[in-house]
Amino acid sequence: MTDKNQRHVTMGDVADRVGVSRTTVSFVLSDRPGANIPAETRRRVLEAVRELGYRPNAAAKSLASQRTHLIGLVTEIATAPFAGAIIKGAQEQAWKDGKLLLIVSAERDRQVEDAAVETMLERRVEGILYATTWHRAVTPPAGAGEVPTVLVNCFDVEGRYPSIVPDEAQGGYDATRRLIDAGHRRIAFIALDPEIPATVGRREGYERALLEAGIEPDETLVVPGYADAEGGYARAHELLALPEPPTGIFCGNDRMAMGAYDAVKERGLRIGHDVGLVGFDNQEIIAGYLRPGLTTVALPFEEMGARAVQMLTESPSASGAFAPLLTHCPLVERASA
Amino acid sequence: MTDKNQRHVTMGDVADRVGVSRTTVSFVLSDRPGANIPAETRRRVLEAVRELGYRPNAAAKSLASQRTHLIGLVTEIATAPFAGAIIKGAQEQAWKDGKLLLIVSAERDRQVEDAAVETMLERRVEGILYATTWHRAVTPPAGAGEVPTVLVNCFDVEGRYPSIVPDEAQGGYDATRRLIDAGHRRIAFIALDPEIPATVGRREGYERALLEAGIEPDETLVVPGYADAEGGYARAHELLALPEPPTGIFCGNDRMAMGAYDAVKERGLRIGHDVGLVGFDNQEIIAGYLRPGLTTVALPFEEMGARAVQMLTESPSASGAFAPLLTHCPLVERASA
DNA sequence: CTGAAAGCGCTAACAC
DNA sequence: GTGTTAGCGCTTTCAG
Repeated sequence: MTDKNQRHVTMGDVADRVGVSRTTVSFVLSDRPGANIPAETRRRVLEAVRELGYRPNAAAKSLASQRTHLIGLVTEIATAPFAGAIIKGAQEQAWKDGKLLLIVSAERDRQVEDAAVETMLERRVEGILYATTWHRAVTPPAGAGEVPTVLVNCFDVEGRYPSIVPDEAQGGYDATRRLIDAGHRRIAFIALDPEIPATVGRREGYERALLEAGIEPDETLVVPGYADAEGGYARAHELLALPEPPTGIFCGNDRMAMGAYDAVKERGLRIGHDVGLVGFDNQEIIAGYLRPGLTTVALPFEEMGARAVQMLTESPSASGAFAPLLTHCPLVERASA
Repeated sequence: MTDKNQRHVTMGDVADRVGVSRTTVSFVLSDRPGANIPAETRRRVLEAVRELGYRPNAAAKSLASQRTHLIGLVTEIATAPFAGAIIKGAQEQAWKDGKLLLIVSAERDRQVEDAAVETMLERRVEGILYATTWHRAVTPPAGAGEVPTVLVNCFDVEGRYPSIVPDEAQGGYDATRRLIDAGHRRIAFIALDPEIPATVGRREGYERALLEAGIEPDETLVVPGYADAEGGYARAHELLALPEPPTGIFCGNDRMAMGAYDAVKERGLRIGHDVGLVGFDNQEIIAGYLRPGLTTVALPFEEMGARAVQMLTESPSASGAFAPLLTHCPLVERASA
């Protein structure tokens, strides 16, 4: 329809059309404070803009103003049922702030990550978000740090970068607390890999909740499992076969809980009645569709993504090292506990 | 560490350092064909670049060269277990082509979509991808079309834009075929909303497979269900209660299949033996963790994302209207059929 | 083989 | 109030 490959309309064209200078056009378009443009001139400029279909050129603007309003996001999208949520949160916050997100997925490939950051720096991004799919320690790509950088769902062991992560301990506490409130006293914890922050934190919360309720933690009720349905199934069966079996089970994640459901059902027990089950992650597709619905703890991906964008422009840096900012993990109550 | 807020090193700085002109620097950095730069000069330039930590300014480059190597992606990320895959496919292909993806999620909000496209055009993107979470007809945002645009997982009713969608019919055919090959003759289809392209296509494939195998389609075996686990559960129960129940069930999606599992199990039948089950979507988290594993058809999101990026630079446009490009939906065999 | 010079489209002092 | 002017950092013809 319209001129596709014809040269773009420039600010000068608009100025000519109205019979004013480019400065004037620039001023009305950027609503420059302290530029008293008569209403009539302003109107005519805007009109010309519309008629001519003028569209500012961001590159020219960036070059002249030295501002790009671009934020780079480096992440591992592949393995991610979750990454989408981080992107969404970050994107929406950025959009609100009038910024745009430049995204590149570097699947844990240091080469690609470095190249990605390099490219972003050439693009003069005003900040970089480095996000991971699961909570862990990382060493951010070279080049990050030349602009404000925030780590999302991960942290730098040396604390050189601000970072935002889920409050695993609080989540573990709330999950366990839920079981306690439902009347359970023997509560098991089917853990993930004992090394990772998620496990450490969740277990810490689990034990604190127990202690607070006057329940002595029982080592035999804390078992590590392979982080999927099979793992949850196997561990749950073992736990339920114990001489003094638990009546409440806190599963390291929803996938394990999914397996635990099968185990509980196979033993003829009713979930939510005979045995209470709580998961972690709130993977809608599991938690929401399991029958009965799985009570679980949600990972605040969207919120972390959004907050991270805000952090980019906040407090440039505290003096020493950065402690990860903990984000609340809300308990999502359904019917399993 | 390094100069953070100091002015950036420019090409001129590099030129001065080496004692050549900016042109020369530009030529060696862009490997300009037909610019016979002596190896020694070239080496010295590269060295100076490294020493000075020179980083080209993309905005300046874009302004001068009138190329941005930017591709815009407008999508609805929220509702998406899938969107991530499209982004990933598109991102990786773009990266390979030396392009960057500008992403904005517009949750089916026309206002936001239009604004997003507008912003992208200001950014002078060289192409726009408009992707949806589920296969459907759309009317692309205003402004798209001013640059090459490709619709992903959706299509324009009027065929004004090239688009790429899943080959639903082929998927439905393969799914049904799988059941037939497993020896089933009475095969039911629990459909999604009968209006949507997914249902229409999958059903078409289902019937074609039946016919080809000499099986007369039986209307009573085709039932619409609410597209979630509850829906699948309910419909499966009804089907299995029929005087002449099906032994094979093709479920409109994996969530429904998930519900069907429960129904089949409750009737004391064994999945994969007494009754064959096939889903659609290949949602890893369901299909892979259900026990036994669910045989299903995968939606080629990554491939569509990647192909779409390629399409952007291909055949500018055929003459008349565009027919959606069908993408193969691979059957993923597990144990349920 | 390399340099001078003219833009690319816009911003922002500084004048008028 | 509005115009002049000098860049922003790079590409690219055109000379030499």
